Parts: sequence; structure tokens; C-alpha cells
Amino acid sequence: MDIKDLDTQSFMPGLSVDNVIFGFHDNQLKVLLLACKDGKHWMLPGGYILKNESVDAAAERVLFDRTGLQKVYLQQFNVFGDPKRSSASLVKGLVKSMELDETLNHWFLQRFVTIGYYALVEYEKVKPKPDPLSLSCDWFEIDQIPRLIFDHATIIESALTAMRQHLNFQPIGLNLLPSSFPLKSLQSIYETILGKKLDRPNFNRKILSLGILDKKEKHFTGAAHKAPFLYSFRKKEYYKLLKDGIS
Amino acid sequence: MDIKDLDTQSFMPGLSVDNVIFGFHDNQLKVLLLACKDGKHWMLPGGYILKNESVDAAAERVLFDRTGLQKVYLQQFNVFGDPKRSSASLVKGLVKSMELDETLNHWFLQRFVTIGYYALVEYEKVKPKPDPLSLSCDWFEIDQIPRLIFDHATIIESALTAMRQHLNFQPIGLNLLPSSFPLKSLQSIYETILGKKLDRPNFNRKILSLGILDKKEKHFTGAAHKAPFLYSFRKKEYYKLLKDGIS
DNA sequence: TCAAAAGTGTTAGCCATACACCCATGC
DNA sequence: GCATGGGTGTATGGCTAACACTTTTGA
Repeated sequence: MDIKDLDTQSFMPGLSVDNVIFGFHDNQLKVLLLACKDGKHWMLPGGYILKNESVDAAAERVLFDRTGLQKVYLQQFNVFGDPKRSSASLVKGLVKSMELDETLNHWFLQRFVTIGYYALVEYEKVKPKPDPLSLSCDWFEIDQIPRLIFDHATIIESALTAMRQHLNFQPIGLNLLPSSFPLKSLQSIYETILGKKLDRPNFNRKILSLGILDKKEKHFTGAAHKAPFLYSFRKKEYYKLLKDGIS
Repeated sequence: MDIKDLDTQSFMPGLSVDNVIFGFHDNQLKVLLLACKDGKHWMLPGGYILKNESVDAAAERVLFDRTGLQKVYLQQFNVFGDPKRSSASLVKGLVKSMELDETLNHWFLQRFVTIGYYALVEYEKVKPKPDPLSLSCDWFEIDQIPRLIFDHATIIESALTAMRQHLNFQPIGLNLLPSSFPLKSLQSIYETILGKKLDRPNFNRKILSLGILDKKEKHFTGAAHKAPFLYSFRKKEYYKLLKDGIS
């Protein structure tokens, strides 16, 4: 996004995308957020839609700009279309803190309908890049989200709910994990998303019975217990199952 | 929608809603469509979003204008944001056939991102009303859809898929049926949406076990077989289950 | 008495759950 | 050895699919 183009013919007016980008690290589900220049608020990575760009492509572009990643699991989940979802006074403060030309108020103060996407990315591969309008770009644990602008807290909640529902039909995980990983990591992801503990023996059996994992070598962590086996996804079977859905 | 307001400050530019309105009649799932004035195409009931109106409210308004119904099951399911989803030549033909001021081409020829909703309505209660830009408003069986404009066929397909997924978690049916109905009607709805035959004994047991139906009197159709009992929804329990989801 | 469709009963098999138990590892 | 967490085995209950059977209705 080039700031000078904002108030011109480049973007569709009144429409935006916001991405809830999930990563997994330290057995914790995390969300990528941007720090507003007012020093008080954080926000979801979002952007506008080029006049000749598909909405999906806009979401992919925003994701790429913030993470450097392409071709990851990116799923549209809801539209947030309340005319009062943004606050004029907050917007004015933000524009001021960004030291932008005040003519851009016209752009930022308009009402936006935003299309929510959630993305699943491999935490280690992400090099978070703040956009020109933000101070920084950082990961936050899902239960330690800071103060967000507008309805962005609602959007994250809604993304989690949507993901929870998709989880029952789609083997989510490949995009959140490195190429090989212990089953416990996958289980932790499921536990975090579903918000409840799962029985390890039963989880292992169920996941393995899907036929989408390859057993690889043992992984010695140095801890005083049995070394877990690592697994990797069989991508072909994984995508086939993604398409059809589980159970 | 007032035509003369189209190209003014009344509506959000580039954004629309389209409703896939489902009804149930003659043991068939039907969709409400509008006839374009070119005499060749049909389209989904859709509309624009007032500058100070929520997107959900716009969808409800469109639904009310075409059916006279309010407070029915109306569910946002997908955004269609391909910049090439409409065809300029088709739009020009349609505007011409509508005998509108050609300055309105500016409005109709812009790129629209549309937000898809599906609605479940009680067929008998609907008095289809065409909008000022259409010739008529009629029901079509789901497997006999006529030629549609733009990507509207895709939108219907997508609505069916979404509904199929929701069906497993939500007791859909109340909004499609009159206040009392035989179990067979409900079963037919499920069969149509899921696209497969269901076993009657098992279906009856499952639905009745949810505790959302009240048994009422027998209904003599005049046919040479046992008269089926009618049932009605216990709304309170129904909505509780809707909220929590089935199984 | 018969055909058609409603409704009931019964069984087998699958799958989720729960939990007991064994195994490898480093201190 | 022992604590720790990985991994395996197994019994139980509930749900579902499949289908045989009974009941009611009008011709």
C-alpha cells in the first residue's frame, strides 16, 4: 500500500480486509498484531482492495506484506458491516499520530465494511514487518491480546469460533507447524483452538487413522522421558482430505 | 430502493448484497428469482447498502421488499469479490432494457463486491414482489434454475453448500415449514439439502430425540394409507438448540 | 382384501471415551 | 531407581445404519 494513493482512484472506497493471522509457538496459539502510532492501540493487519483486484487476492497481499508468506491457509470467515464499527475520534487521533496529510482524513473517516480472513502460518518462517502506518508488528498469545482499535477484538473472537467449526471437518495443522513435528504439538493446537483438553491416546489414534501423517525419526529433546517420534504431513493425502472434509 | 437515488450519495458504492431465498413446496426446495427486463436472464434478489445501514440490515430489507417477511433465518455465507464477476456488455444491455437514464450506467457498470446471504422462508407466506427493475418474481425448483446473470449460479451453489454444512449443527426447518407439518416434510427438506435419501425410521427417531417437536393431531390427506401425525416446533427449545448446535 | 405409506422394534457394527498399563529417557 | 511424558491395549456405552415387521387408511 502506498500512502499517497489512499485518497485517489487506486482502492475501492469503503471496503477493507482484515486478517487474523495465527501462528503456533511454545505450545501456544498466537496472533500477529500491529502497533498503532498513538502508542495506545494495536490492530489487525488489514488493507484495502485495489480497483482491479479480487478480494481474496487483497487478503493474500496483506498477508504477504506482513509475513513474507504466500500460499498458506487463508480463509474468509465473516463480514463486519456495522456502520458504527469504527470511531471517528479514534480515527482522527490515529491519523494525527501518523503525521499524515489531513486531507487523508477523508479516506480514513469514511465508513468501512471489512471482510475478515483468518490465516494459519508457520511461526518460525514469519519475519513480521510493520506497515508504514505502524510502529511494530508482534505476536500475542491468544489469551493476552492488548487493547485493540474498533471491533478488532470481536473479529478475533469470531475468527476463533469459525476456526473451531472448521476444525471438525478439516485437518488444520500443516500450515501452523514446521515440516516435522511431534504429535503432541498438533494435539496442543487442537486443544487451544477447541479450548479443551484432549485424551492423548485417542487423539493419536484418530489423527493417525486419517492416513495423512508419515512417521519419521525419534526426536531427543534432552528431557527425562521417552523421545517422541516426529511426523510430517503427506501433503497429497492432506489436501485431498481438506477438500472432502473429515467425518 | 429508489432508482433516482442510485447514482447519488444514498448507497455505498461498489458493494451489494444478494439473497438466496429458499422455500419449500410440493416436497421440493425452491429458490426465489427475479426476471430481468431483457427477457433472457434471471437474477437473485439483491440490493445496495445505505450509507448508514448495517450490511445485515440491508439484507433484511431486501428480503422484506421481495417477500414481505421479517425475522426469518437469514445467514451471511460468503463474499464474492472477483473483479470480473459481472459483464459490462450484459450490464449495458440490462440498463437499456430497463429504459433507465443512461447516466445510471456509471452506477451499474462499476465493479461490485457482493455479500451473499441465504434465507429460509415459509413458502405459503410469501407474496413475491418484483422490484422496479424486474419483470416478475418467481419460485424455481433447485434443480431447474434458469439462466442467471453474472455469477449468480455460483452463489446459489455456494449457498447450498453452506447450508449443507450448517444443517449438521443447526436444526434448520422451522422457517421453511408452516406451523404444523408431518415429519415426512421435514425429512424431505433434509433429503433435498443433503442431496441423499434418508431412512425414515432413523430420521424420525433422531429428530424426535432432540426434544424440539410437539406431536399434534392426525392429518387425513385422503390418501389410501395411515394418516401421519402433525408436529410443531417448540420454539424455545428449538432456539436453544440452534444456539448451541447439534451433536 | 390389498397397496401404500406411517410408524415401531431389533440387531450388528462402528466409534468415541475412559482409563489401565507399559516403555524409553535423563538425572 | 524413579519421575516424566510418550505410546499401546482394551472395555464400555452410545449412536447409527439397515431392515424386518406392524398399523392405519381408502379404494
